[in-house]
Amino acid sequence: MAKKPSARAPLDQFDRAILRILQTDNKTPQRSIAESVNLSTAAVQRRVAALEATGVISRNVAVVDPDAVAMSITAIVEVYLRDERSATVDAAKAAFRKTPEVQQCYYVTGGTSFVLIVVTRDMRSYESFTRKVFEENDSVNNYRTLVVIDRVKTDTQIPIQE
Amino acid sequence: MAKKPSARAPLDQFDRAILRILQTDNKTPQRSIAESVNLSTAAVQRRVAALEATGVISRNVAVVDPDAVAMSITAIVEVYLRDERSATVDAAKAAFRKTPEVQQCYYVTGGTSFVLIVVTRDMRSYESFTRKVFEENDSVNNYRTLVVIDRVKTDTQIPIQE
DNA sequence: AATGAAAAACTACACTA
DNA sequence: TAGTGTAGTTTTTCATT
Repeated sequence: MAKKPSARAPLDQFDRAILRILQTDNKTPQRSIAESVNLSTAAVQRRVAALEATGVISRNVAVVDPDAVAMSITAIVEVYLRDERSATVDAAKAAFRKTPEVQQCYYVTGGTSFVLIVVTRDMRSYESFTRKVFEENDSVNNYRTLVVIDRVKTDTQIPIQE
Repeated sequence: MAKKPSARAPLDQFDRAILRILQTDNKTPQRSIAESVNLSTAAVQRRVAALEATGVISRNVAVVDPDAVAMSITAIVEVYLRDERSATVDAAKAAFRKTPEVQQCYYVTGGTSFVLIVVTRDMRSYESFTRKVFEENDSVNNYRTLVVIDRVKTDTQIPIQE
């Protein structure tokens, strides 16, 4: 839907207020957003469209409960690459990006190369995932798994200031 | 708003197909969902309502690009508690849950107690965050910060099988 | 599964800071 | 000129049969 790198329209108070609402529930009718922020529905409509067009809102999604679809293992994995040459790193990024079990992937400082959040059906499929993605991958030197006991907070919400 | 009365209606192929679509774009009209999965719009409508009512779809949200709202630091933090007594752990969970900079929080196995994903405006505000949340908190024994260089993948998408 | 009513999203245009 | 509000049009959602 929305994919536009940068059209820097600086966000004002109205935009921020709208974002705060949509981040919580993007099905909120424009009419009630308009009430909350004291604008007309048309103004809200235009602002939302602009926020989507410029990529401030990157996607509109339904959040699915992993348990409900029988994906009961969530793991956080620190991955250490064999080296940090850009070709090696880029190849790893591309691989992680297209692996469906990898829900999130961050490239980080501090010795660890990557932190992944991995979701699988059960422990057996987690094991076969590690074999496929780490052990059969030469550029992965080592990895450390932290199994999630409790998903305490998973809101992908950004604190929007002022 | 989504509840979670855990009414286990086992998901069939249609439900899964619908979820895959809504996880990508929850603004997709029911009419085009109906086309994709070969159901009537009414059937799609009923199924979506049921998925929301039973908490399989927990929320409907807009995803905001952190850079666009000038939140440029993302950090992954491993937190080690002083002890693992349930009172200590529960207090920490509650604290992290209500701290806005803590975007995600996982309670994990393997020595580390928690893994947090923290979003702040800049390094200075990250430092003041650590002071406030970790250093002035007796039950936090130690913590290790991994600063995110590249948010390679942040889809909060669950792989839905079959 | 199809129809129709209600609601929401979107568009056009005149107005204002 | 950029942005708003009013009002009218289209699309989507939802209830009824």
